[in-house]
This record gives sequence, C-alpha cells and structure tokens, in this order.
Amino acid sequence: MEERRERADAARNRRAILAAAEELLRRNDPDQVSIEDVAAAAGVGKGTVFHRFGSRAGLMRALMEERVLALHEAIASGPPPLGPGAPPGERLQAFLDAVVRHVAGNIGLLTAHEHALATQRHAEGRREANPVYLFWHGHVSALIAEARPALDADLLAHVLLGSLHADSVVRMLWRGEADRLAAGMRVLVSGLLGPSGGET
Amino acid sequence: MEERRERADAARNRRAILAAAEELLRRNDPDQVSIEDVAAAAGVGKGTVFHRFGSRAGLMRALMEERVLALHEAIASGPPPLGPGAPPGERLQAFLDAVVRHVAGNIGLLTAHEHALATQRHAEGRREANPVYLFWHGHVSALIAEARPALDADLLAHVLLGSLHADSVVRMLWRGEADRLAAGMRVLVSGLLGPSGGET
DNA sequence: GTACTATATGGACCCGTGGTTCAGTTGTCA
DNA sequence: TGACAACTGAACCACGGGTCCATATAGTAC
Repeated sequence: MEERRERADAARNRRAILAAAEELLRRNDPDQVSIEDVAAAAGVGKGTVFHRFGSRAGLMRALMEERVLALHEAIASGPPPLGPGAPPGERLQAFLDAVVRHVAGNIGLLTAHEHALATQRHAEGRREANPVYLFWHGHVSALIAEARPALDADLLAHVLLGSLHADSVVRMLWRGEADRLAAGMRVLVSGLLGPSGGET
Repeated sequence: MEERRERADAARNRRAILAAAEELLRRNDPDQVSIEDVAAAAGVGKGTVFHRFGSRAGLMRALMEERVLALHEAIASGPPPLGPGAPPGERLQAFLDAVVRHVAGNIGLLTAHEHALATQRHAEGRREANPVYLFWHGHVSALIAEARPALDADLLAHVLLGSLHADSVVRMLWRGEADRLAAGMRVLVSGLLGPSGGET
C-alpha cells in the first residue's frame, strides 16, 4: 500500500477549509479574505491550511479545479457543440460562451486567485503552471488551428483567453455584463474564422 | 497664485527617484524592487518617495506617464496613419502596432505597475483611474465605432487592450515576441473590421 | 548677511499578511 | 493496546507598504 489513505480528520478539515473559503469569497471582496480568516471560519489553525494547500494560491487553485470539473467534463465527453462532434468554429463559439459564463459565475474566485499569485512571496511555482488555463488554451488553440490552419493559433488563443483576466473586463463581469462580453467574443471569433478573416 | 513652485531640492530628488526606479526596473525582476530599494538607489529616504508619489503605484504611474508622452503626441498630432488623417481602420492598426511596441519596450514597468496595484493596501484610488489606459481605450473605442458603428466598440476596445495585460501575453513580450503579437492583433482587427474596414 | 517661514527630508516605526515551526495531539495499523 | 506517522494550530518570523514627526534647508523679505 504505497498511497496511505488520507486520515479522516484531515479530509474533514480539508473539506471545511474549502467550504469556508468558498463562503468567504462569496460574501467579501476577494482580496480582503486572508488565510487567517479562512482558517478561523473553518475552525482550524493557519498552519493547517498551509500544510494542506501549500500557499494561498494553492488553496485558490484547489477551489478552481473543483469548480471547473463539470465544464471540462462537458467539453471532453458532453454533447455537441460543446463536446466533440461539432465543427471547430461552432465548438469554439460554444466553448467561449461557456467559459465566459463560468468565469462570470466564479469571478470572485478568479480575482482572488490572481491576487494570490500577485502577492505571493516565494515567486517560485509561478504561473503557466495553472492546469486550468493550460487546458483552456490547448482547447482553443486546437480548435483555431483546425478551423484556420494558417493562423497563429497558439498566440490567438492566448489573446482571446487573456482578455478574460483583464481588469476592465473583470470589472464588467462583476457588473453582471457577461452576456455582453460573450457577444463581443462571438463577434471577434466569427471575424477571425469567417470568410473575411484576414491573413498577413 | 496658490500654486507655489516646487523647491529646487525637491525637483532634484524627484528626478533622482525616477531615474533610480527606471534603472532598477531595467535591471531586476520588477516585483522584487521595493520602494526602499528605489529610495536607497536614489540616495533619499523612503518617506521622501512617498511624499512625492503617494504610493508605489503612484511612482509607477508617474514613470509610465513620462514614457508614454511621445506616443500620445504622435497620436494626437503626428503624421498619419498613427496621427489624424488616415481612415479609422488604418489608424487602428497603426495604433495597435505602436502600442504593442510601446508595451514591449516597457514591459518591466508595466509589470511593476500591475504588481503595485495588486498589492496596494488602501484599495481606494483603484484602477479605472489610470489615465493612460483611459486614453488608449477611448482612442481604440472611437476608431472602432467610426469604422463599424454596429459593433460594441467600448467592449471590444477593452478586450483588445486587456489582452495586452494578460500573463501569457506579457510572458511572450518578455521573450521578445512583440512582432508576433502585433501580427496577431492585426489579424484580429482585420477580421473585426472586415474587408471594408481593414487594410487598403 | 540675518531672520524667519514654509516646505522638504528621512529613518524609525507601525501594521497586516503570507509563510514557517514544532511541541503536542490523534488516527491508524499491527 | 502500543507505537509511529500524520496532523494540528498558535506562536513566531520576514518583509514591504505606508505613516510620523523632529530636524534641516530653500526661498524670501529686510
């Protein structure tokens, strides 16, 4: 038995921490929620949180990965157009729609994660490591490449997804204008993939 | 007049601080440069820096505004296509080219500014206040609206400019791939504005 | 040159927060 | 039930942004 099972109390505490963090983030301005707050709300010591999640950013990432599971499931094996089967252009539109909705629904968490990365002290386990972003980028990039092989799919995927993290866009999502953003992305993508999509 | 002139020693120190900050940012990872470092390099006390610039973010903003002057000048009254006179599609392409180059050339400063905003304590004088961004956004938004009145110019301008601040894109600029980014933006914009609004 | 005032200065200090430590506790397995 | 490893959590540390205020000095009036 190489992998010892997680102890029952440890598992309980982990769940408590995640739940407490979720709750606090829903209620408060995300970058005012300190780890101590989370620990207190979960009825646990600060050290425990770090022991479990490594850092503030690690905690946020754990929350994000938990929340994003359903979306990834739908992409990998759900019905088209989000899942496999539809033409790449449609899948891309569907994905961006879904991502915008997902981001809008988890904007506090996203913001908190950004903030955690920005303020973390030992700047080692830096960005790029975020598996959620990597998955999204790979998906978008592949779909663009499939629809329009001549384009720089890798770069365009970064640009499209990157804009979701921009402050001005985030502020828009806080204001509940997710539909507006989704519409804008649709226009941008149809321009890109459409018949008139310019090459250089 | 109620506006007394700045004292000579104060002006000298302000210049010294700006120069020192510029130097340190050029040489070091931007979010490792503390205000104390800047103060020490400029040969002044930490308090002086805060007197002059209010906060870390204020110092960064002052540097940014200084550096961006030439670009704004060229836009407002330089020769086309960057300056007035060219059709909006061309002006937009020229502007984005110029902005990408500008951002690439000042990526350390930009990063430091982001970091300063992210870590600042009294979260009052928050974003949106950045006059440089406002100017850029207004310009892009106006050009899009002129070229394609049916589009949501305001939003699209936020998306286009916002992507410049995305981590993945910033990393690309650190790696010196500004031309690649500029090309991608060009494709995106010509797709947006379509055959009638794109290049000629 | 002197006296006087407004302004500038800078380093000690405060504070909040991410992160670490380690002695004590508790679950697990044999 | 005993032994050991995993877990726990409160005290502690590091560090950087921001503040304070006694002191120094440019500017000015005479």
